[in-house]
Amino acid sequence: MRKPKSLYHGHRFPALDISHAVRWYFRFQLSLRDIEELLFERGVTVSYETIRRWCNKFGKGFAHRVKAARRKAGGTWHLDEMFVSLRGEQYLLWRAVDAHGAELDILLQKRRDKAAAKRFFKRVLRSNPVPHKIVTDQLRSYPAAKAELPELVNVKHVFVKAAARINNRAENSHQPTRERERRMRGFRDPARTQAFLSCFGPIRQHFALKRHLLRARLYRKQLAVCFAAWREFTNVTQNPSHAF
DNA sequence: GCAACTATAACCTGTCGTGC
DNA sequence: GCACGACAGGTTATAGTTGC
Repeated sequence: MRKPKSLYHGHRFPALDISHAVRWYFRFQLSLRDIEELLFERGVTVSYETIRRWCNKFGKGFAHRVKAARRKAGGTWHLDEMFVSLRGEQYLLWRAVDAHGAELDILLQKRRDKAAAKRFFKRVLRSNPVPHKIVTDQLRSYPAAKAELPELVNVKHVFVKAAARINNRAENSHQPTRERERRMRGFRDPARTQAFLSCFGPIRQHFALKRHLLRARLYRKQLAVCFAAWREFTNVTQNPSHAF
C-alpha cells in the first residue's frame, strides 16, 4: 500500500517551520518581514515572500481544521457589519459570532441590502446549525432577508441599538481586524482580504484565551491544549516549545 | 498645513535550483 | 525534461517623518 503524501510533501523547509510561520502570521500582529526576522533569529533563513506563499497555501486548510474542531456554535448568533476601505472603495465586512464571542463566519461585500444579508445568512448556515436567537443592530436588511429563509423564519430576532452593550460580542470582534488593517497599511484586493480574514479570525481566536480571567496555572494548561490541537491541525508531531 | 521624502506593507513576475 | 518551490527584484499603496 502506498503511503499517503505528507501535507508538506515537496517543501524544503521542515513542517514545523512552516507551521510556526503560518501560526505567527495569523495569530499575532506581525508582518511577513517580522516573521522572516524571527525565523532567522532561530537559524531558519527564508524570505518573507516564501512565508507569504506558505500562508496562502496552508492558512486556509489550517483555519478550516480549527473551525471544524471548535465546539458547535451556541444558540445565539450576534451579527454586525464594519466598513472597510479597499483602495478608497467602501466595502462592508459582515461578521457573525456566537454567544462566546467566537467568530462563526465573515463575508466581505459591497452592499448592505437585503440580498447581501441573505447571502451572509446562507453562508453562516452552511457551516453552523440553526440558532434559536439572532442579535443584530437595527439594519432593516436583516429581518427582510431572514423572512425569506425558511430555516430562520421561526428564529427569535433581537434588535439592539448600535451602541448597546448586548451586541458587544460582535462589535468587539472587529477590533483585532482594525488593528491588523492598520498594521498591514490597509487591505487592498477584496478576494485577498476575504481569504486573509477567513484564516485570521479562526487561527487568532484558537489561541486567544481570556488570560485576565484565568489563573496562571490554568492558563498554561489551556494553552498547552491549544498547542496540542494545533499540532494535530498542522500534522506536526514535535512540541513547538522543544523546537529551535 | 502642505509637500517631499523615507520606510514598510503586500503582491507580482521572472529566474534559478532541485528532485523525480 | 518537467514541475515545483524558493528567491530576487520590482510595483503599488500607505503611514510616518521632516523641513519649509
